[in-house]
Amino acid sequence: MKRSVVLSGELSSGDALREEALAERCGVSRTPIREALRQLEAELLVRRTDSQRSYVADWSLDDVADAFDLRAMLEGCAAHRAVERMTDDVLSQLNICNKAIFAAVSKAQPDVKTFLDRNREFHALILETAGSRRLSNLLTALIEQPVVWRTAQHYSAEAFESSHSEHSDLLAAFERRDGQWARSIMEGHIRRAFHAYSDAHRGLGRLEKGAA
Amino acid sequence: MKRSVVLSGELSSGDALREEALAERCGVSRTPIREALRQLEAELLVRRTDSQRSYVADWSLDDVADAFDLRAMLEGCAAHRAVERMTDDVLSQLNICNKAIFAAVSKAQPDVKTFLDRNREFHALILETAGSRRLSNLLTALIEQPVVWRTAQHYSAEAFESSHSEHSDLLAAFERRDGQWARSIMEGHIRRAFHAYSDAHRGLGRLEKGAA
DNA sequence: CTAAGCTTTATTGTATACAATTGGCAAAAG
DNA sequence: CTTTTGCCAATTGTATACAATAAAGCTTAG
Repeated sequence: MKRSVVLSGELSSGDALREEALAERCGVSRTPIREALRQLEAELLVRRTDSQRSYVADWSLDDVADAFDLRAMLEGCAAHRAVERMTDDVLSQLNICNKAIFAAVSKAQPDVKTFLDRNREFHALILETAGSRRLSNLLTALIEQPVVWRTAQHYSAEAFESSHSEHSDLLAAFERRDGQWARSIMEGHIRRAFHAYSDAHRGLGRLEKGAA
Repeated sequence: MKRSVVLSGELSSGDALREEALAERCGVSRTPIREALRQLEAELLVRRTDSQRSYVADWSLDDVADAFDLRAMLEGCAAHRAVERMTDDVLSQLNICNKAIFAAVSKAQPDVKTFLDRNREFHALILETAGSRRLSNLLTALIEQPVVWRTAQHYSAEAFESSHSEHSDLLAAFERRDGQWARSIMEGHIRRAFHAYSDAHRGLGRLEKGAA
């Protein structure tokens, strides 16, 4: 996708994003670049000054904490809502997902890519089951942040284990049709992910360019 | 603003939005129209098919309820956060706003426009004080919905009074630095607004074109 | 030497032309 | 009569040229 080209590590925080330069680098014209910039701006990955100039947004740790805060609240809400609409079919799909996650992370060398894909699928299923287009819209903007997904690269074995275990708890909450329980677990789940991130980046001060 | 031209009542739900036709109608070229469409799509006022064709989104009552649900949660969150960052200066600004609101709605013929402007300002102040760019981003997408603001056109005298009274409660919560109280009042405040809307549109089945 | 104002240059906003893709219709085969 | 396939029209995606605007640098007056 063209979106990721711009910000997938090649530029540092604060760099100016000139449409023409980006167009040349990507081998396309300014028109699609402009659309991509607007999208990235909506996701707060790009900051625009009052005079419409674009820069790479610098995400402080506070910003990341902020994003995880909102994600926790919204995904908690999604989990709560999903309980009322949960079907056996979705439940079994979630089960399959979680088993695949377990298989991927209990190897000697964890399969991070599979973990990420399946984890994504797991959360997407819940979000879809929540049945709110608006909620989906708001959340995807928060979830698509590369910074969120790079986090898993630094997960410890215990962190992977915790993630799988929390997913299992979530399944139990869904089976018991306990919306508040589901919400609590999901909020905790996201918050744990934040602290895993926070621990990994402690002391770096600012975000480094990822290897992605 | 160009945004509102497209959807301010002249088109009905389900109508196709062809870029060329809109461009002609607005007297501009397709380029700015495309940008506006993307924005409206992000706000779910425009629906796009898999093949990139745009249509006026049809908002069922469930959709509106959904929007208010999320707004209640997010504005509640904003109120909660605002408590910790509230200053005497902001507090007095909120007070001024609320007095202006009271003055506008206690006339024999309520001044709806002033009410809307000041109400907007009141909520914007709280959102700003909450100090989360992300939260602001998410909420503005929900607040800018025309359907939300048309609601006040149908407010009864009691509804106006309730709104003012709830704002006063909110100020009390801010003065007492009680985050949970602020959240509760704000959530109730938004939910009341939804029911005012719901009552006014009971039985219509679908949204009618506004006079705006 | 500083600062204000003008000129120049760089960057974004808009219009238009063209390419690519999609939907619809018609004709022909089953 | 239904279904499929191919062509044509309609619509969106992209490129490029031009207009508007903001930043930067230079000149000149204080």
